[in-house]
Amino acid sequence: MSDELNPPQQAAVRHVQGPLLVLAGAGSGKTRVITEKIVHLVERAGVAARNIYAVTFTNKAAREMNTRIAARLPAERRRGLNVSTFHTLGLNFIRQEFAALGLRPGFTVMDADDSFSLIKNLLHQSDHKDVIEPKALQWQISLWKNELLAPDSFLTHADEDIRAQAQLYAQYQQQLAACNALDFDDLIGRPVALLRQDDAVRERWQARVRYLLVDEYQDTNTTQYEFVRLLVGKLGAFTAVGDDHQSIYAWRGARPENLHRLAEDFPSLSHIKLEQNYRSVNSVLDAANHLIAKDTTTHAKRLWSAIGAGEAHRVIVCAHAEEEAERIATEILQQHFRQQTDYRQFAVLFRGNHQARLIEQALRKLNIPYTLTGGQSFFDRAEIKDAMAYLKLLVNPHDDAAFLRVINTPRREIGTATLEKLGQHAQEWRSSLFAAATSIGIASRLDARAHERLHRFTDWLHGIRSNPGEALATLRRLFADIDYAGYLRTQEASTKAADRRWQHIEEWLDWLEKISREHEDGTMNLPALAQRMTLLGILDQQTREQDSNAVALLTLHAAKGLEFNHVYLAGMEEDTLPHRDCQDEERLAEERRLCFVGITRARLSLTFTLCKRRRRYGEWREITPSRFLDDIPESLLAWQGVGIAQPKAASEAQARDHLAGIMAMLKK
DNA sequence: ACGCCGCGTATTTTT
DNA sequence: TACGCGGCGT
Repeated sequence: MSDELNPPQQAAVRHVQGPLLVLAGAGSGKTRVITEKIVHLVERAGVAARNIYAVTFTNKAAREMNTRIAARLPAERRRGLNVSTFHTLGLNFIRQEFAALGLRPGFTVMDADDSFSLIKNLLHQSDHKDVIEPKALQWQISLWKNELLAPDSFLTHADEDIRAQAQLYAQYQQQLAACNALDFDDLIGRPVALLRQDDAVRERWQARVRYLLVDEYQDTNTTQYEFVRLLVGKLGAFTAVGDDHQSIYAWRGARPENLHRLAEDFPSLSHIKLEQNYRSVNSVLDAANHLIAKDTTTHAKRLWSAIGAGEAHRVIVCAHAEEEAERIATEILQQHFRQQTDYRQFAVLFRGNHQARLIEQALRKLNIPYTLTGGQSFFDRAEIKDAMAYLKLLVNPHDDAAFLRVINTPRREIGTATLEKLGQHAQEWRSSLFAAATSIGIASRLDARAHERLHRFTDWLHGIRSNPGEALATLRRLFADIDYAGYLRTQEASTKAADRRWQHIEEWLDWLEKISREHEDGTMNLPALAQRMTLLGILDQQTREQDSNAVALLTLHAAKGLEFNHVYLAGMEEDTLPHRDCQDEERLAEERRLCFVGITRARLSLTFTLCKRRRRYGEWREITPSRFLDDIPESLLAWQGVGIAQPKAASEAQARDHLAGIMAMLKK
């Protein structure tokens, strides 16, 4: 990338008077524009860093932006700068306004798992457990929250099913309140509600947010849009950066039309388009341009680059999925050795995670290192979940999810019968389980032994909580107290396995210490640490993967924002991409954009693969190539593979050469 | 408390 | 086909 900003980039950076929408094509340097603009605001426009807010969707993006700014601004000039995810901004807001929201200090942020177990319990106690799927209910509640809809608007709905779901939604909110807890969606929804109703709070925040920058604007949902609108007020000192061509999250509530809704809400809105691409050769961009031209729901943009022409993209047709996987693996191996290409420069992209399995196998067979997103993470380990639950419970004993997780870990001989009664009591009194366990009334519902055990636990928790100290030291003391290491030894057949799991706890403690140190004011207190931990959960998994020199296996969704020299787009088939469950135009258009995102990840080369036949749910099915391939001009594609343009004998000879080449490479 | 069997289902996922 | 979950049986 050149050092100089191009004219539209410069215009975007310098435009500080009034609202601005930057339509930034794939690879057009949007992160650079945002970071340069922050530098510009501080150094030229005289805005104090603490009054500048930049919002992203992922922790990774926020971190990347912080790193880039750190390289451009000295520490004292960027002190107080707010670069964070939407959710972290919401959390910080709530940490300052929690009393007005009816929360007590030390409130819990429940992650998706916690909220799921809460919903399951609620559903279990209701009489809808046979008709409503907990997963579906969680999904519906989240969609409603993303649309800023409260349960009461559905309690009188014509559809009985929806009424029932709304009822459970209301109960879920009550339960969260009883637990002094919020879920992820609340982190944005609750601030929005407060900003709407409380003039003083709104004015305070609007005075604070002197300039707001929002990344990936096409991914905002209704609630996030509203958050932005309320924070910037009438003045509208903000820059929104987005690309409607990369809108691939409508299925989970994103409203890409928010991009264009801005013009209605802010009549003085200026537009700037970034169309020069700094990533890809032109053959890649041509394919992308042709494909996206057929998306009538988005606005025209034409990518171009000064990087060179590039070559036609191969379309490899395989007999079946196993062959497709092997083909991709051997191609990568060949290129790795012949052209001295690092493995990290390759990516294999696909629509669904299940497609990864065969590709993984094929890569493993050839000893090619790879990373896979969406697998089991560090945080899915039982011991880590236990540890996190203990931390959360320490901070907020009313956190039911945490309470249930650790009440009997290690064994305290508190069984399901006791918990059932406790749950009933909590339900009746609209209280948390902890409150129920310590209430006077509970004694009559439980037999003396159970009551005694329960009390031993709550007393113990009280004891630890009332003996404050440094955060990490308190945690270590807690684990020693319950002899968690000993418990692990009872759980594992070998001491070695138990030690490894204890090792994970140590790693987790180190990680917490790191988070704590990264905090601006030195060390964090326990509540802040617990809350931050929940929001960061996934981060380290991602950063770990990036460090290794390995082929990246990614879903198309996970690939957004990344780039690779060589991209393989697997499963270019009808019913896969586009996915079979999208009849309507909206859905189909989103699949097209998904394909667009995949294509525009490639810097130098792009290879499409597909199968003629595929086994689906046990049955062999004939496959039609993806309609998206029809939308790319023939001149940009080079078809090869089974029955395509190559006589059988020739392809067999080629296959032999291929294999011989591979064997030779493997030997050296 | 644990394990097994049978049934139903089967994108994409961040915070 | 495969996997995960719920229910039931030991």
